[in-house]
Amino acid sequence: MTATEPMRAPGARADRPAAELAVLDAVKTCCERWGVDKVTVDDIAKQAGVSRATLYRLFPGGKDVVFDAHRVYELDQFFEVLLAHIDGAETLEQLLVLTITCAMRELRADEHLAIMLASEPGAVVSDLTVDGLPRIIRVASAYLVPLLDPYMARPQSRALVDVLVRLVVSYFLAPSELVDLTDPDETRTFIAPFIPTPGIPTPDPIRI
Amino acid sequence: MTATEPMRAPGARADRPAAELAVLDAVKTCCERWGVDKVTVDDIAKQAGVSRATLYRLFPGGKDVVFDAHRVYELDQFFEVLLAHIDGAETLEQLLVLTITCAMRELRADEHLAIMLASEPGAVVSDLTVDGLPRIIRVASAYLVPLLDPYMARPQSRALVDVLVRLVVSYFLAPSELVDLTDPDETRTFIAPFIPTPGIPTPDPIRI
DNA sequence: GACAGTGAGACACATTGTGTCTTAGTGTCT
DNA sequence: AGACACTAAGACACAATGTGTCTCACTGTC
Repeated sequence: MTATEPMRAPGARADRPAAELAVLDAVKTCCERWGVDKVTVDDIAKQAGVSRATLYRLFPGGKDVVFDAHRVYELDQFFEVLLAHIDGAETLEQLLVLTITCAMRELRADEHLAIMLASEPGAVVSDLTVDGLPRIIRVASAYLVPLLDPYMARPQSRALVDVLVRLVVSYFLAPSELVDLTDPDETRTFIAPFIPTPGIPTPDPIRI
Repeated sequence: MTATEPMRAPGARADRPAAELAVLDAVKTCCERWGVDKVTVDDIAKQAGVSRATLYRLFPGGKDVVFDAHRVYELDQFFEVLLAHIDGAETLEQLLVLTITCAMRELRADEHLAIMLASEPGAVVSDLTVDGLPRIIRVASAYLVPLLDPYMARPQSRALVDVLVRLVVSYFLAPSELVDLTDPDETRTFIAPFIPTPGIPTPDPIRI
């Protein structure tokens, strides 16, 4: 599957068989109820109201594939909500602040991720760092980079999104007392160094 | 530390090895986190900070024995709280109303039981009806019957406690719109038929 | 009737959980 | 010091559960 259009924009629930959506939603429900480690394929199938055979037909490869698909699905939904919330933005700064604060709030509000993080170290934390982070960055870029087109060239916007996504994930996983990326004002201050100033030639935003 | 009074009714946490208490509490924690069906002996041992070997030494017989012990333990704690709350009762009616409303509220407030009921039919519901109910009645009688001594003879009090316990459990498992045994006034009205009136010879309270 | 999609369940295999052991390591008491 | 009770760790055989792949019978649609 995975329609090989590298840049098929939004629409997580669009044109997808109902059974597939049921399974994907069932994954979330089951994980919330039992925690990731305890969920079985049977649990998911039962919760989705689908036979195990059907589940394996929809997601050939089994558990791993289902969980992977689920993560992608969650990411898509996440960005759908995000895009809806940053509609009125008119400046680069405004766009970034809205994006970051909204993303941060969405993450904090999502019990799913919180529970996943709570269940067992090794399971999800590693998914969000070793395996998951590259995917998050990829998906986030696909969604967000085009939004920056009015403000800068592609190479710059790619680099900017890359840094900011990493920072948001980091501040979500390990909140700091120094910055609260839920707060628009703090966020504005925080991202100032990353915003290219008209006069000055754009500095490299990545600096460690 | 080991004051061995053999037949002391109440006191769930009294004179019991710390490791045993840790295990019993761990059962609750694990069940709340994963649901009864998903909990393993390893989970409990790990949560209790105890090796599996020790757990089997403390509770020979394994999982079933641990869960059984846990239920007794929970019941004991339950009645400890109950007794503390009905201290000032001076009439039979007052005593019964306080007992029932407090028990009902305790049950409703206990997430543990709620989660157990929620997890899978067959696991806990049957424990509360087929296996569990007789035990609950037995324990409840041991605690409550003596409190009725000032008001009636043992055969009567046994019968009264038996009916009322069954009713409380029933109204907890299947709440009715007609009676709310959380409310003192409704409860007073509800139990009126069961309270022996001085003039009239006590009618048999059990009538189906 | 051919057809695609489905649920039920049999199946071999892998993984995990269970209950019993043995071992070696604690600290305590005398 | 040595006897003692207690424990964590883990090996072990076995049971139970979960996984992934099948087949088969059933449904509705064209």
